[in-house]
Amino acid sequence: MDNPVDITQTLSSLPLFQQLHDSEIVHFATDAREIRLGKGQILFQKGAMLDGFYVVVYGAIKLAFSSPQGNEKVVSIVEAGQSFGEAVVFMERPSPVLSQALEETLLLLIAKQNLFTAIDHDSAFARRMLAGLSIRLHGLIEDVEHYSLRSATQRLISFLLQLAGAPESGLIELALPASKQVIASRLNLTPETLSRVLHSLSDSGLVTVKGRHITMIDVIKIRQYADAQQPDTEKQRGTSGVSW
Amino acid sequence: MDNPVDITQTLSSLPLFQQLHDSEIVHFATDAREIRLGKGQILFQKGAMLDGFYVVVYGAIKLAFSSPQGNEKVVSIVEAGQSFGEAVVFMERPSPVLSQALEETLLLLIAKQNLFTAIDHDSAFARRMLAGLSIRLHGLIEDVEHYSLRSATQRLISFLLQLAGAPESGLIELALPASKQVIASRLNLTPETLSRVLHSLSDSGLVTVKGRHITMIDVIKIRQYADAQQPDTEKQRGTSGVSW
DNA sequence: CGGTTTGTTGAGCCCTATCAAGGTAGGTGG
DNA sequence: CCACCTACCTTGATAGGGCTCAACAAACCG
Repeated sequence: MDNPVDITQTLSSLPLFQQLHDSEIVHFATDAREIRLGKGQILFQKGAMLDGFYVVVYGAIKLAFSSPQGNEKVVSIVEAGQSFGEAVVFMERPSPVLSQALEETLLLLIAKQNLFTAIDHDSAFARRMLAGLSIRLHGLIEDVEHYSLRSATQRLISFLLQLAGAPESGLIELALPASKQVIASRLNLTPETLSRVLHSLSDSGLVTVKGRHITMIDVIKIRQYADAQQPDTEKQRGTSGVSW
Repeated sequence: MDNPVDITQTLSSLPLFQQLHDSEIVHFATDAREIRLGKGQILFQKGAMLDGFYVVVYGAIKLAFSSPQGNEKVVSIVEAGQSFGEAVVFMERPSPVLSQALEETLLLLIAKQNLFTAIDHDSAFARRMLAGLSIRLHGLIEDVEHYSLRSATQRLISFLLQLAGAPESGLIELALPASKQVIASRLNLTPETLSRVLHSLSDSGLVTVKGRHITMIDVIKIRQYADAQQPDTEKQRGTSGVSW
């Protein structure tokens, strides 16, 4: 359906595969299975066992908790060139999140078997894998930090800056990678609150909002604004849950 | 100072080293460096590079963010038999958290070099390492889940149940692994709120509190109580930060 | 036993969720 | 091309959970 060249290129752009030899990448590429999902289609449910991990070629996937009452909290939005599911594969336990396509999406499934083989006879690959997971872990920790320290406005600004690649200054335009509902969920906000925050930023002349298109008019001022929020009020909060 | 037998035993009880041969463990054990910390002593600051990871033999270590204003949020309390710092070692980046002893603590430092060597000629070890990190990652994800879904009371109850090893029923006694301030921080609460929640649980006859000693009088009822809180109000929240 | 840290209790407030309508945009069929 | 439908998004009013501030009590330590 697609030409294999695209697959190889996609894979070689993954941080994980960064330093593999072409031949190794080709090996992964030829064994990868393509998976096409329509908007809203579910890839796997919470509780599923995975026999590989996924790479997004184009489109976007959301990972979310689903609670019994049907509520959902989006944990992550995975975009083109990113991967997900590695941790579930290594744990050999059911996935704690469900995975659903936010739009027309093409995925590659890298079989567990290939992964293990690669680890077995390329310890540098194993190390890279370890480094990759570690980086995610730290990303999550940052997440937790943002959570506990920041107000809605600060979370939104962090998110936007991150989307834009953490620019130091200037005028930045960007498009939200998903509907505002989904973004709100990812920021742990209600859609109503997101809407209001966006408006207040807009009223303050810091951003322009046009549907999913957002212009940050002056990154420096926006950073200042975020810093000014909730100056040093917090005292002693932290995180809950399991030790890492 | 200590006898090496203790070290070997401590190491072999680590999930990470579970399936290593004795000879391999001994190898780690003889190379491990002992580190003793007094209460309140700082092991490393946020931003430090680590040249190994740490295993707690006895005592307790807290990992926390430190913000410019001097606020701290406890991310994790690492107790005897647990390890920390692996992810930082693999990332080869500065630690995002500081590490401080909560009490008299003995640590083992497992040198990065040994770790890498083990990975290089034992791919099963590499896999276990990967699985270990994956499990932590999922622990953190659960954390995030608890955060976004749960009220103060629910977070506390989850925490207590987890401390007790997630018993299904019965009467459970336990001791808090740290001061209430630290616990509050870990649960992302103010000390005031923790105190109040503890009291309300006590008033409801669900627990007994005596300093750091807590008795859960009926685990089943406590679970019910937690479930009854905030039945299905939430709609669409999620997490912020980096993709994982 | 005084000093210091840790924990408790009370009053008040703010942020953000909730509930409830309305508005807007994009797609579909007539 | 318009009318409708269904998401998606916005706006307003209200309320509540947990934080803040402040003072006091208790426990720990030297």
